[in-house]
Amino acid sequence: MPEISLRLKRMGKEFYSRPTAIVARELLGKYIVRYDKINLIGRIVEVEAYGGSDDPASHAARGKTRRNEVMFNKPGSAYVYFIYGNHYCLNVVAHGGSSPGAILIRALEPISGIEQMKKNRNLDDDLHLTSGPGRLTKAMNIDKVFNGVDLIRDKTLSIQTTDEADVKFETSKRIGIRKGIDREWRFIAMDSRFVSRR
DNA sequence: CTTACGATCATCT
DNA sequence: GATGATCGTAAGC
Repeated sequence: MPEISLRLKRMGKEFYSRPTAIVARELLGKYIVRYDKINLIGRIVEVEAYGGSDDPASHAARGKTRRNEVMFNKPGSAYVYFIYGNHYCLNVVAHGGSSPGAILIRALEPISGIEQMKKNRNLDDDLHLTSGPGRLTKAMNIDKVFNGVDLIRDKTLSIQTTDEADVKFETSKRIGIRKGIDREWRFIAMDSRFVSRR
């Protein structure tokens, strides 16, 4: 099986310590690296930004609770929550100041460890392997244990870059929410076949 | 191709 | 007690 070799290096705290929407757009084209016996790697092709008290769609809209507290903590932390009785969603905490913020990772292009990801999903289909927030966490074996993990230092979960040029992107309204539906805070890599639908 | 719905539970009201 | 940053399946067109 061919595996692409990449020169990867981790994003540091400066990357995450900026306004949430800026970090969201720059996450496109970066790589999620999940070490679980072997490296499972996916290239980020779709994200959504969620803000603080000014963003009614955000879990943080009504202040800090036990569930959303990591959104208020260090930029560069993972925020993982369980939804619809079935799925985990992976977010990256990123904000410039005291206001909370997080970025939902909605879709990846599978890059490495694809056979293991297929086993994790019990699915033999590259296109739909990691094309959705619940799908990619299952493919990468990410669950609530990762809530609060420091992506800048953790051995088993990180975000890395190859210093390639910025990815061309388009924006749209966010998916699957009922409030705050006006703002265009979904960022999609142009021409990617691996984005989620709707 | 599209739409509809049930699963299933942590969190919040 | 209701809801939800979803998904897979089934049924309809």
